[in-house]
Amino acid sequence: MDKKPDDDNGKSQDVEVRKGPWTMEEDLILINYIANHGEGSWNSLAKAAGLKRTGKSCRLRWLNYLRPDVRRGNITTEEQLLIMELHAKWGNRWSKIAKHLPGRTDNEIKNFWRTRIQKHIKQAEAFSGQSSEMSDQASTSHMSSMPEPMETYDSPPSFQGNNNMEPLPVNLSVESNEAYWSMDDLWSMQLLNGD
DNA sequence: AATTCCGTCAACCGCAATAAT
DNA sequence: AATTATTGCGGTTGACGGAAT
Repeated sequence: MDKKPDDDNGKSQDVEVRKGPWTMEEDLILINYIANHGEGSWNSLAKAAGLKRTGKSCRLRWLNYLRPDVRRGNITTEEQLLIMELHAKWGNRWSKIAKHLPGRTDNEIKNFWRTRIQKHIKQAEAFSGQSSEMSDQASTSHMSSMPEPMETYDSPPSFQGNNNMEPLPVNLSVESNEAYWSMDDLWSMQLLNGD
């Protein structure tokens, strides 16, 4: 435990490790290498491919971006609903949640949650008065399977300024019938049964 | 028109879990 | 069985672009 695996900054030989955004060249190298040799064994892969990156970085780049089945683009309303449901169920188990959204990565879902959803939850909290101690919850709060009703939000967040969400209303095939939900409906429905 | 503010996303970091030796 | 290496996860940061001032 006193040896950090990918910490060869400076010490081991002279393998300068690149960090930061990936270039197109690097992407191509990685794609090409994996096409020929498959993925896995990331540390040796990085070396063998001639990339001056850590295995970790390669893995992340591949999984989150280069993999052919990664699906980019807007998260659909259906996906959004699913994310909210699953997050309510499991909390910040991003990779677990991602397994239920084909083509979406944990990173993407996490980002989506933090930038789009959590914000609204906070708004809703603030909105419903309660100046209690809500610091940064909604994340690491519930882990155990305790029936923890993460607070009862009683008013849906006002949702006006929300650009770059899908045009609404949207035709959703949620449970069964009940096909049409507005965004407000979705939010409040989710916020209300916060477990 | 220039500058600041804000939201989004890709990528990094540290830690934990798991696998290999 | 113990130690070390690798992989996976979740939180956080920093760059960038567009909106607001």
